[in-house]
Amino acid sequence: MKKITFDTRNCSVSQALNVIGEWWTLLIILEAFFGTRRFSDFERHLGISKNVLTDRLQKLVAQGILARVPDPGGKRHIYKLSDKGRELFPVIATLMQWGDNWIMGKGNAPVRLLDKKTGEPIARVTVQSRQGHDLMPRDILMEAGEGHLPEFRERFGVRPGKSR
Amino acid sequence: MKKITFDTRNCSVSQALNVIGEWWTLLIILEAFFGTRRFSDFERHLGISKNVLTDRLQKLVAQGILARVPDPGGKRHIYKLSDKGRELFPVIATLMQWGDNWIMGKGNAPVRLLDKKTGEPIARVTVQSRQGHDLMPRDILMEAGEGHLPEFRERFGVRPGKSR
DNA sequence: ATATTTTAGTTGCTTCAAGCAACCTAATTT
DNA sequence: AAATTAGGTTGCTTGAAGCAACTAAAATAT
Repeated sequence: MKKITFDTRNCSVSQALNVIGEWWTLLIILEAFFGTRRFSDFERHLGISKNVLTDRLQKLVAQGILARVPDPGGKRHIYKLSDKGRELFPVIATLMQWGDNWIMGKGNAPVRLLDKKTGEPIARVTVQSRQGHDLMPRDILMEAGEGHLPEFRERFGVRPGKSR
Repeated sequence: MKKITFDTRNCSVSQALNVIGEWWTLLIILEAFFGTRRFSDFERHLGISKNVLTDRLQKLVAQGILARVPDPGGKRHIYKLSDKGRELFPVIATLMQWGDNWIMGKGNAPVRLLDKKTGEPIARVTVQSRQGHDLMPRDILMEAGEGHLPEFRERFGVRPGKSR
């Protein structure tokens, strides 16, 4: 009866969610992007209980998303994003933009992301073709990839020809 | 002692996660992108228990992410993505790419997303400036937006000048 | 140098949510 | 008309989240 984990599913989204999909986890990562690095700051900014925060930080460190490193100039430790963690930025940005548009509503964004160089808001993050055209879900074909299991192949198929 | 929800936090990511951040919810949305529309198909493909599936589908319908509509040519209902739901595609795509790269590893993607028109894989989804340049987290400035609360302003500040 | 406060947790208790099985009614198929 | 499937609901059990109290070490104040 243990909570079902997604790590046995043959799907990258499941695997990703298995690691960052628990309650609080993505908010902790967001806080890390905001610059938070110390246990007590995560706690205060998020209003999360200590035991849950401890659990999530440990898991994130175990996954290599955060690194627990000695605080330079002190005997404590801080948590900082690794490359693996930093590459979650597009996930955070798309979530933020979706929340801005569909929940907060126009003109109510609490945080805006600006291009440091120009001071302008960043562009809307979109899924694009190699040629740089925006693609909607209907413009996209899902196909079983190299690492698929038979079950997936049945559902999606693989085109015989050049798929690369 | 009820599980803390994120809907009172002045943050779009929190608001988004409050709606789609529960265990199973994003996988249900992913399944919907795969084309699943019926209760029993969600159940079978995901291996989720009926009561949890019922709960999540109801919440997604209540939020306007899925619509429960009569099955054309039958007396049953199907669940289909609304515009609000379809606009979660960039979130799913970034999660999938992150999972491909950091968990499954190169060459092990179970599903690939192809441009229907050309048959080529889609581009890596990146955060870009208005001019179309890729931006890393360090290239981005976070600022309190129009809908910020005082607490946020303290943390991020608002530049006095032209921020639009 | 000592005392006080803060930090970064741990432990134990309680309640809510997830997993499971059994059941049920309406629709669909045989 | 009978059997099966779809789409749930209900009740029980276990696991995870919330809360408060406690603790050792580090940082700060005296």
